[in-house]
Amino acid sequence: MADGPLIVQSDRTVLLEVAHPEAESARHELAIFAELERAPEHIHTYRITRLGLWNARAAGHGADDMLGTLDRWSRFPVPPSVSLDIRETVGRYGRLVIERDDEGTLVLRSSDSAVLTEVSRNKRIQPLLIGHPAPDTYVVDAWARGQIKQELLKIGWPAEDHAGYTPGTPHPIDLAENGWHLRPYQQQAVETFADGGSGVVVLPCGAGKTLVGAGAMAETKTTTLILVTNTVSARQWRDELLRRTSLTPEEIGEYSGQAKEVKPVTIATYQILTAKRKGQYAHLALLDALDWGLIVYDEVHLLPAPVFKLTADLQARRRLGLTATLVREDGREGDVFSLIGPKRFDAPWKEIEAQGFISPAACYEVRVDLPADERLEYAAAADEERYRLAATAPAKIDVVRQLVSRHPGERILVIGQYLDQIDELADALGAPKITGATPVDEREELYGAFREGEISLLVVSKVANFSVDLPEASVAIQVSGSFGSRQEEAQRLGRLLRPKESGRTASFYTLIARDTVDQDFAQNRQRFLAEQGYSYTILDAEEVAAA
DNA sequence: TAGTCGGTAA
DNA sequence: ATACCTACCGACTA
Repeated sequence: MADGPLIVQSDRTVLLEVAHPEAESARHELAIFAELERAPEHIHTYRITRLGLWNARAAGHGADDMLGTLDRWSRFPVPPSVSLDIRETVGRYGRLVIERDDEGTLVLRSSDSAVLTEVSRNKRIQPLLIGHPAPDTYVVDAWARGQIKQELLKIGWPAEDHAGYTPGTPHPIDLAENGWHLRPYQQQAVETFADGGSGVVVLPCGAGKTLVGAGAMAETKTTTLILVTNTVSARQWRDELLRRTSLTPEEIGEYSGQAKEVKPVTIATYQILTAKRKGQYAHLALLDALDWGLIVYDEVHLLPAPVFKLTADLQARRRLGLTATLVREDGREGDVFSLIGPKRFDAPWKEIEAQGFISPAACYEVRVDLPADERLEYAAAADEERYRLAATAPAKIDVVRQLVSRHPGERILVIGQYLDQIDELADALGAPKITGATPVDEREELYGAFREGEISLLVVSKVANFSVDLPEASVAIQVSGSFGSRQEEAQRLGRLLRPKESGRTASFYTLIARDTVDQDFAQNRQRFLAEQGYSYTILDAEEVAAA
């Protein structure tokens, strides 16, 4: 396309012109294999990474599809080095296969003897290979199935795993038949997962990931271990499974700090797996307590590092990872790919929104000027003080008040990161607050009142990142956020995306002190949402005051 | 045996 | 680079 929205550069970055009429179509196709790196106003930068290409390949997209996307939307000819690179990288996936020979022994095979020789000589892989019975075959140590996949990925030769799964103990599980059905995209996610046997399903917050889990369980019909981030989430899983499947309370157990039940379907926290006593993992037995046929990893982007290690030993069990984003701030995306599996399904937020399953949202970045004295204090402050100063600027309080008055009759959350700031905000707005220090029963009471509409304004700390579901909220005002976590931003927006009865658009404001580090961090946080097709409208605090 | 509290890890 | 929240465990009380 002579005047297309994309510019493909030889350093594997792709520039997208946001205002171009075809930008959204191009973004949609590009996002299949490229990761958004920067998203300022006019030009968004994507990067073509190996992992992105392999995930796309595993999901069934070929090099021709991806090159077709670039050719179709690119303003200038795609640099030949990039085309070649994409072709080569995509071609690397699946050249090596892990499977079982006729006797059921775990083997690494390839028809490409050069590649096989190369990897077999690698000093981290060699110890995992314990035999070489045929020119195209190496025997892999039975315990090393996960480890060898990790090492192979690291040296750029990801193996496709066809070694199969242990069936697990059969257990009857069906979806409840009470006039309820999986949505089309959930059904599709379940089917592609079932075909692949293990891997990750990426769906936005509020799109019903739990039901994809339930669907996968109904498909495999075996004893299932579900790993979740916290106990509230464990209860939510339990309630949802009771409501949506044939499972009864007697069949579902909770294994956490509070309860140690092992039942055909067991829901455990990640933390209990990583808990140590006398230097030893104290609850490893859980992993073999039953012959699990399926392991579900909820919020797989939050999987703690030690659980990767344990998961390396669980490669014979079917694994389903659920997440709203594959992005990990610790950069262990490769381990998710190797040990849980490649991405099997993902649907952009905007698409699910278009189908009416999550509500539309408008995002605003409100830039607040610091008054002269604070500006001076900021300039003089040491680096480690600066973020806090900028993020907690008192000037933000007035802006919050104005924003609140723009949304009469709506349920509004004010979200902050510093307890002092939260105290000030609650005072200034005359609104109740919830922080980690708020006793659990008081929290329940306030959340309940918010849901019922007795309270329409609530000031919350990071507690709101976890464990609460406030579908009635249609406005969120973020006054300070942590140091650039993309997940956090996504999660906060997700709080607002549950469909409203009114069908109205949700509003997400993030307040930024102009010309400070606050602005830099915010940009990092917004990246993920921009990738999903949300754009931030930049407002000036004065415009807000005027409106 | 259940409930609460403080320390610790991540 | 932070500050904050959560979960787990062991000790204590009754």
